[in-house]
Amino acid sequence: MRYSSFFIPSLKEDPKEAVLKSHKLLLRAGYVRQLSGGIYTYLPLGLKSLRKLEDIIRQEMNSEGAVELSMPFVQPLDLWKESGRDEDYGKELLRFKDRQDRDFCLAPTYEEVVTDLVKKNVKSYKELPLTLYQIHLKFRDEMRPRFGLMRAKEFIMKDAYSFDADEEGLDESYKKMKRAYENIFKRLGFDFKFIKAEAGEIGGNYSEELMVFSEYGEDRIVICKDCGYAASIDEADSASDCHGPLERFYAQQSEQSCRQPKMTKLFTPDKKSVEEVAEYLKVDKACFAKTLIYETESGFIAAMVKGNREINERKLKKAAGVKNLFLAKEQDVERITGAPCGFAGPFGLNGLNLIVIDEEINNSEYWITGANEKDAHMANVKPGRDFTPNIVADIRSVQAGDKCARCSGVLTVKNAIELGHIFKLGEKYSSILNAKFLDEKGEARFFVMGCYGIGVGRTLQTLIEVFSDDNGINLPVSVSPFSMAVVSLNANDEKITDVSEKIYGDLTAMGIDVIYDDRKLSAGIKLKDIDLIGIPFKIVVGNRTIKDNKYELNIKESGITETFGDLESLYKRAGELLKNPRV
RNA sequence: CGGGAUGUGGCGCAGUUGGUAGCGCACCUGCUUUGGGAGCAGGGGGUCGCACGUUCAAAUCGUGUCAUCCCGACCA
Repeated sequence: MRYSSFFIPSLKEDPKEAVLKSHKLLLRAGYVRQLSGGIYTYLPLGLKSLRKLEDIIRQEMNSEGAVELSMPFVQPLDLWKESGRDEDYGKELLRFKDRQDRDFCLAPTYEEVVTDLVKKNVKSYKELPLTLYQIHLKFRDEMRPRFGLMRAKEFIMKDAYSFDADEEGLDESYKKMKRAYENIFKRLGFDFKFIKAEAGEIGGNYSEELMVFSEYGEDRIVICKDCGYAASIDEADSASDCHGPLERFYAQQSEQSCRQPKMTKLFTPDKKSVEEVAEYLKVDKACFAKTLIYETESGFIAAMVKGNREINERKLKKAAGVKNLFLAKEQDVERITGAPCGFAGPFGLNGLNLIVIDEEINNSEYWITGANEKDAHMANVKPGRDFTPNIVADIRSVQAGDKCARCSGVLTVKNAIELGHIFKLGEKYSSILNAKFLDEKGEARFFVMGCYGIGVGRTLQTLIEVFSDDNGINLPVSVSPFSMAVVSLNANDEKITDVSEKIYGDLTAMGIDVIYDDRKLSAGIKLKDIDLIGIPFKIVVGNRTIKDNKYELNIKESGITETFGDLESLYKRAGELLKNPRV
């Protein structure tokens, strides 16, 4: 492909709307353009890369026996009413009417359509198992699309759906898909891990998320290197500290009164945050139990964790059995505690429904808390004696350095991006939509289903996030838009042009997908552009080539330039690099 | 949907106490250049997001609205 006849609107400067490195590069390198919030055009370069990524996914899906099809992006709302997800999806489901005034929606996912399809066309257990997949658009009217393709409203997904006669069959189909995912992400060169997603979903569903580790991931993952435990920060637990520092201190005292210390008020003028009070009293933050007042749909609740910890609001929601949760407004806190913000403690609270404490708080006897009084804190506060917790649960966020609850290894916390999600659905959709087949005994049974997604656009952007540097995109050859670039440094020079044309023609004849920069621009611009758009190998033809009769092949990943005395050895090397790319 | 920020030529930005818009890059023409975002000369392009208002006069002040981005809530 000649650069001059292709379409690569590259940008010299960072676009102001992008904040993520990969988002900036997608725009700068001319891979995508935003049309509207969360809605993107794939430009020719981005599309080429996307197609190569899709092909890798296809190969691995096909080799596990999945069959590709394509379902409609526009779907009748009736089907969604039938499954009940019309309401579940709420505003994320974009609805509209056709000219007949019938209701339609843009597909946010395809369980309904695929279940309906199989229901109408698969009648016997002999046709099972069956796994269908597609790679195409989904639309979710996200509240806040962001970070380019990472969270878009319209996005490309690979989604697969397995149909089996029973649970054992489902397990087998699920295993195959998991294996396909492992192969796909290994081929892409990612550092990834499957983690169990939220357990105890309706109907005993089981699902795992495929997480790729990246500094800029939106999700946080807790990992134990020793036993391999991995879970999302909202699910992960850690071994709880059995004793607080104060308790250890008092246990060492000989006086009985010291071992059973009473609540004692401390004067803490203007010291509100745990940091401030800890510094003022010269004690460790771990001696504190902080009390936070939350507002929920069923009234106000108090939650307590150790002073050196953060509350995990998802865990708290689950523990308290509420759906909505947010920190109470200042005036509510003052009304409930009778003190300004920063001095809340767990006793004498007005109009409070519930006190939820972290299990670590319950594990120890003596805490420093707020006194519910301006400029005062309370020491030696004992759960059960000085206040009554209603619920004791794990409501703290795991922190790096915590001990693993399983093997007592040290936990680390890493950022990650969710690129895939595999799910055992069971009979959830087949039963709702009454999708049945006949088993060996001639009895009608519901299909046992699984579903398996990969965010394809998001994967492309993650590849760029991981494989790029300051000079531009550094994609592996398996997904780079072109395999090789030929750059003519002076398109006005006849000799240089002749050599460039010849190399371009020869490589193309070898079946190599080459971009040939034949533009009549200055050398610097062309070299910068080629680096930016992410071509792994480039052959530079300039004066040096003509003068010294030396052909240069540059490998982008390593920065190494190899030189060759004749074209045959250049081509041989090019062929080798593409056959066994290190990248 | 709450909080914050920004909207001025294709891109990135400046524009003072209100006086009718400018810079860099890009673009077009010509010449010279061509191994890491070239030089000289000439040129085109903006009803300053939109609407209403204040004013003799609005990019500038006020109100509203829309769009984009960030934080939060949300996310098979």
